[in-house]
Formats: sequence, structure tokens, C-alpha cells
Amino acid sequence: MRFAMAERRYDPQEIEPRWQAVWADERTWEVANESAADGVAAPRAGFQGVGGFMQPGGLEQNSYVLEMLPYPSGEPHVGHLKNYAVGDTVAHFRRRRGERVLHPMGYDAFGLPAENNAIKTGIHPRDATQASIDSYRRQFRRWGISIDWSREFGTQEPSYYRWTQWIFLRLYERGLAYRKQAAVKWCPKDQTVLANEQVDTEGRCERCGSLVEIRQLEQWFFRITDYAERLLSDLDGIDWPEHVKTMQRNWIGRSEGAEVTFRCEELGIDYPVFTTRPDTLFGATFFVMAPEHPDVLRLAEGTEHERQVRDYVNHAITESGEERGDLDKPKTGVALGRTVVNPVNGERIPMYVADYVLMEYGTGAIMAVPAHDERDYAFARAFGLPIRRVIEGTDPDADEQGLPYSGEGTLVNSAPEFDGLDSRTALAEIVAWLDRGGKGHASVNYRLRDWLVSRQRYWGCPIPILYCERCGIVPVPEDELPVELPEIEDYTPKGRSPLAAAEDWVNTSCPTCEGPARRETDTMDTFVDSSWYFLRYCDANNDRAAWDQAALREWMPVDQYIGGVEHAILHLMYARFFCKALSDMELLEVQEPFSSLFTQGMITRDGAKMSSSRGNVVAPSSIVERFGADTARCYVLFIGPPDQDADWSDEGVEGVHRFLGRLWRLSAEVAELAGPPGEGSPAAADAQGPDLELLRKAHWAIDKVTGDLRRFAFNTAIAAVMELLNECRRLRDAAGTETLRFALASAASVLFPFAPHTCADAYELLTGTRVWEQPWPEADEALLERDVYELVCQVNGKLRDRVQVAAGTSAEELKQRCRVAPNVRAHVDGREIVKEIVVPGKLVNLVVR
RNA sequence: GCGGCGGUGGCGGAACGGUAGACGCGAGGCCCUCAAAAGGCCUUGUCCGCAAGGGCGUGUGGGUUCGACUCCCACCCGCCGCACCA
Repeated sequence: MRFAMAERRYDPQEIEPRWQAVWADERTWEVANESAADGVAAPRAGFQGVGGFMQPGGLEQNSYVLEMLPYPSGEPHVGHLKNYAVGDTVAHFRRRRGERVLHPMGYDAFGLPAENNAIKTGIHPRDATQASIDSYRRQFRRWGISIDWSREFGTQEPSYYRWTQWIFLRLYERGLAYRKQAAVKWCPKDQTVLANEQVDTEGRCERCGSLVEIRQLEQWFFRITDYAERLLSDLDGIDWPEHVKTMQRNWIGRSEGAEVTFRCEELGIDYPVFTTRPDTLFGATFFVMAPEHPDVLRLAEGTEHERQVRDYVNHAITESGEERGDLDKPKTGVALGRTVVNPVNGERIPMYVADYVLMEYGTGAIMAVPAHDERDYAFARAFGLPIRRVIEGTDPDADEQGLPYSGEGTLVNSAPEFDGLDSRTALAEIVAWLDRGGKGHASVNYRLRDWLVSRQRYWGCPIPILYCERCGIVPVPEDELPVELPEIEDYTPKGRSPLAAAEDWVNTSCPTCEGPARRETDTMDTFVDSSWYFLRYCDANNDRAAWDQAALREWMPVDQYIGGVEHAILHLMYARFFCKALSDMELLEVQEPFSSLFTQGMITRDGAKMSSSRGNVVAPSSIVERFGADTARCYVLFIGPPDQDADWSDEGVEGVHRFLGRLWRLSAEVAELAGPPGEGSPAAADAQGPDLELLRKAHWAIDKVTGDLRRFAFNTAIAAVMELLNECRRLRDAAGTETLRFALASAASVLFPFAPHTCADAYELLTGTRVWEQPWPEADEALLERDVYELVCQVNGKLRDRVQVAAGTSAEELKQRCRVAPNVRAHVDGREIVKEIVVPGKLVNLVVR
């Protein structure tokens, strides 16, 4: 036994802070802007910068690796740990491959939890937020994440939100920020309005779960709908998970069709409707408006239905989204006592109000074609309205009972010039006919609504707008930015922003006419703050501008973005919109912020989401204290494929910890035994026996980890290093110390992105050098191929034997070797070989009869 | 209802159409120790068999193939989106 066992203890609590101090002192992970003469710190003199050694010509590629910024509340949870473990691994891997990597950190620090906490405790949101930020920063540093801390900021800092306001004003100038009166979604618990995206399917606030109410309010919106088409089509060009793209496509909800005008002759008003099936126009037998439609009451006024309509509308608009959205409930509605004229045939059809028509979509009114639409059909049956078939399906059997039929087919009962046409042709011709007569036109409709950004809350970015009695809406002049949040006494929301109570702050004078003016008291949706933070990182310390274009050119777009799938629509769509809008203003040169997106899966415990109410929360800090940061990081990556959900296991953590301990201890022992590094590196050419075997395994592992890192298969990458270490342990007595040194150094080198402290330490013990300054190792192709391998011998596809053969053995020879293998003979004897399949390097399959 | 993802040992999970179960956990046996902790060595899909070996095995049923966890068809189950979007 050459090695004394377990003499040295693996002590991450000593190792990890030691290396963290080196990286902090030397500012190892900072990158300077090449373009910049601004505030971004340049690396310390004398330090070459990571990657510089790889491409002496200075040809390094810049790359930008970013994890979604955290909302700081309390201390980070395991979801953060996984998020930053993935990002840091990617960042390290890219650096070692010669890229200059921008890997910054910040905090999405405005938001309701801090404000609600202030209401409860009286602690200023600013102070509570600052405490959380400090705690997050402390943890991230303790995790050893390779952050460029010189670019850190929080979105609540005036030096940041000054530029959020500046962007708001740019959007306002362009007409992309506007104010309008609308039916908006109001959360009664959070006491603020919400954007459509922030209300879930059941009509609940995505933050607190309360059922939202609808209110008529005048609010600020961003005109994201102007970008619907580009937001949709540009999805094709970005490397994002398909399911995220699908979710965005569904959310944007593009549909092609036509807008057709129906005229109410009694009142002389035109009502356009959107339809995707203008080919069914002749089948329209009634007309339906949403209860929220502004004309409904006016239409019914003076008719015998007035009272009924009024009652129905009142009921419908107070009904919750959940009740109204119930698909199983029978259709309800009330006749308006008015008619509209179908433009294609001049028919007068009755008007109804019904809650199955939504004000938010299309024009808030529809033509109803009961024969060819399920919902209209249900309504027609309930109200005894005529059903007229105008499309005959292609399937002749399904016809008579087959209503409603929503497929394509041949037109019937329409007009002589259209009857007999197939629905597609008819659709085009009918639209053309409408267009000629000024009765309609082809049209594209989107489900996407404009982004409501006003919030009636305190702890957010003030909207930089004034209301002047004389001049109306006046933007705050740029040189007066930021409009800072005033100090207030009472955060309690009262249906309007708490800022409204800050009289001294609210009352100001108009910059144009110098008359009295009042400040906008709403703050911005916090998703505004996070829609551009990745731009600010590129030039984080610029106090003259939001950014310098040259800085953006250097880093944007983000090469690899990493975060949770819960932002698939919200943040990821808003950020895309900002990019497009800013680029139209020539403030930015990219159209898409995130070239490549990775969405990590959730970590659950006992199959359930971790939450303090369930009491199943695993605090990363407790894991780090017990096992060290490297164990915590490796574990969350080893647990399974990183894009899938995974269940936490305490035993699994211990397993990873044992592995890191074995790696470190064996490295320490080999380093001690082998003496100072440098001399006698193992030459592959003359290695043989166990040395060759171990060398091969090392190169195999290098190759495997490299490939796995490229495809984000972190779990199998770690498994490969485990295999290499197991091989080192198996051969520790048989192989030479230099071979062992090489094998262990290789293990430490490729595991460094996952477990940077342990690997930096082991690597230094073994080689006397800093692993992060070494280029990523390359596997020796020659050593990846075996000179002997195990040939699998199958009979009728079943494994019957294995034989050792030399690499390069001919197919004929392989067949022969297979045929004579003892257990193969037992299965072949007395039967006829009808076919022999040879897969060189793998197997031979004998087909017998 | 529509769309997406998934279903493999006791558990988490591996497997370019080519040895199913890598790696880890757990479990069992053993070593070290006065003992414990830590560490080390071995076994571990399942059934039959002393063994050699054989049968069965990747949600279900079909198909393609010399060969299917992998490809095709039809289902079942679970999770996640979306859903009266005209």
C-alpha cells in the first residue's frame, strides 16, 4: 500500500474562502470594456486577464453570459443556486476556451414584498431591500460565483432608475408610451392595476392569487402591440427552447381574417367585426356584442329590452373571470331589440349582448354563424335562432348531423357567384368583394394587448410625467431626472398611489409655462426595470448616459441567458419589446436581446414546490455551511438534466460531497508522494499497462466533459469525472505517480467549472499552477481509440458472447471470431447461418434459422 | 378541447437504431476502530440454477428492422402552458 489513507481532511470551509479571497483581491472575473474610457475598472496592472494566454494576438471573442437577475428577498433559495451554478459553469467553460466573458450581477429591487413589509413593520422598503441585497451578495460571493462585481447595481438605485425614466420618456416621444382610459384589471389585495400578462388563466393576480376585478381607469400603457408581428416573426431566428417560443406565439395569438362592417340602420352606426372565416358570412344569422361594449346600453335604450340589457350587463361585468370563463356553463345573453345589416346579402339580423363575446379581443362584437361555430351554435340553440349551413364538408357521410361544422369545404346557400367554390377560394373572393364595396378588408388580429405599466404603489420607479393645468401632460425635462421617490409616512395603499399623499412632492411647477403642475403619482411596473438591465451591465458606471453605444456593440446581444421558465412570457417578451423599440430609435443595434436561452427546471422537495408554508424549504446557506459551496453547486447540477424539475435529496448531497472529498484527498496524497511538479510528464507514446489505461480514461473524460458542457449535460459531465476518479482509485497502486498526477489534474481541470474551489486547490497541489489560467484541455484523439476492444457477438440479435479483438480487424475476421466464440457455437450449432451483420468496432450479429 | 414535456431497477437518472440500467443514492456483507464518526473493499434489475448458463424486463397494444428505450401507428397515465380569441 503506497498511500496512507485518509490522512488529510477535505475541508471546504478552509479551502473555499481562501480561493474566494484570491479572486476578490485580484478582481479575476472583471472584464474592462475595450472601448471604454469610462468608470468601468480596468484590470489591475500586471495581470494579463483570463484567456489572454490563449490567443496572444488578442483575438479573443467577447461573450456575454447572464442569469436572470434575482429579486432580493430574505436570502437566496435553491432555485437561485441552480440558476447561478448553471450560469457560472457556462461562464468558466467559455473563459477557459479563450473567450472574454462578461458575467455580471444585479438586483431587481423594486417591488411589492418590500413595500408590504414596510406596511407591516414600518421598515423603509429601501432599508429592507438593502439588507436583502447585502445578504444575496454575501451568499453569491460565498458560492464562489465568478461575477464581475464592478458592474453591480440594483434597479432601485436613483442612478439606475434615472435611466429607466429616461427610456420611458424616449418611448413617450415616440408615441410608444401613452395614457388612456380603459377597462383594466385591478388586484384588490395588492391595490393596484395589473398588466394582462400578470393575470393568470383563472383571472387571478399572478403575484398574490387574488381574483382580479375590472375597473375603468386612465392609465399609462406601452404600445407593445405595434411590435406584435416582429415579436412573433423574430422568434424564428433565436435559439430558444421550443416550448418557450410556443408560449410566446400563443400569447401573441396572431390570426388572419377580415374586418367586416355591419351597419345598424336604426341608429346609423357601423360596427366592424373581426372574423377568421369571411367565407361563412352568408351563414351569419345574428350579431353579438360583449357586455363591456360601450354602445350596448345606448343601443337598447328606448327598446322594450332596455331594462333586461341593463341587468344583464351589470351582472356580467361584476362576475369574476373565473365564473365567466367557465366553458361548461350554458350560453347566456339578451336581445338588444336592434338589428344590423349583413353586408353580403343585405339581410337584417338581430343584435344580442352575450358574455361569451370578449371586449378585449377583436372589436368586442362578432357576427354569429351558428352552423359553423360551436359557440354560436350553442347560443342559437339556446335562443331558438336560425341555423343556416353555408359550407358543405368534404366528408359526405358526416353531413346531416354534422353541425356545427368548423372545417373547410364547399360553399352553399351563399350567392351564385360564390356557391360551389371551396372555402379558401371563396374566402379570398369574398374579402376582395367586400374591399371593393368598402364593406370590409383583409385584416390580421392579435391577442396581445398593450402593456399596462402604471402601478398604484410606492416602491417602484416614478413615472417622469407632470400634469399641468394649462399644458396638459408634460414630460419631466431630461436634466431633472431622476424624479426621486419622496419620503412618505404611510405606505398603505388606498386605491391610489401612496405617493399622492406626498403633497410637497406632488405639487410642482410646469417646466413649460411655469404654472402649477402635479406629478404623476403612479410608479412603473417592476417589469419595466428588468426590461433593460442587461444593457446597463455593458456600461454600468456611466453617469452621463444610460450606456455608450460602443459598449453595447462590444457585448450585446447576450450569448447565453439562463433563467426559470416562469418568465417565458412576462419578462422575456417585455425585454424583447424594449430591444426592438430602442433599436428603432437607434439607441441599440440588436433586435433580440438574448440569442440563446436556457430554462432550468425547478427543484422540488418531496415532489412539491418548496415554500415556507409547506415547511419543506432547503436553505442553500445550510448546505454550504455543512458541505461547502462546491458540493452544493455540483449537487444541483448532478441531480438530473438541468432543464427538468428534480427532487431534492439530502443523501444525494452527501454522495457528491464524498466524491469531492475523494478527489481532493487523492490529489493531495499524489502531490505529496510525487514531489514538485514539472519533471517527467507522462508521454503517451511509451505508456503501457495500467498507465496507458489510466491515460486513456483521462482523455476519455476530457472529451466527454467537453461534449457534455456544450450540450448542457452537466449531470453526465460530473458522472464522467467520477468515473475517471474511480479509475484513479482502482489503479492508484499500479500506475505511475506521474500518470496519476496527470489523470487527477485532468479531473480537476475539467471539473473546475462546477467545483471551482476544490479544483483550484487540487490543481495547484498537483501542478503548482492556477487552473483558471490554463486553457481548456484537449483530448488526444489517438488515445480515444482503443487498440483492443470487446466485440459483441449476437445470435438473432441476442447477446451470446464477447471476445477481445484488435482494433482494425477486418470484417471477415470479425465474423470468424464471432462464429467460433464458445457460447455463440452453442446457439448456432446445427442451424443454418442465413445472414451475418458486422458493425466494425462494435458487434457481429449472426442470423440463424 | 388544443399545444408542449415526460413514463427505464428500491430511488435520482445513463444509453449516435447496436452489450439496457453509466454515475450517484439506498440496501446487504466485510475491513479499519476499544467504540463511534470518517474512510476503505465487495455485492446489488428480476426469476430459475450450486455453477456454467438461461428466461423475463424501458407505460399498453401493434408495426418497421438482422437488431427498437430509441423510428412509425393507435392508446393509457402524469405534469406544465393555453383555452368562449370569433
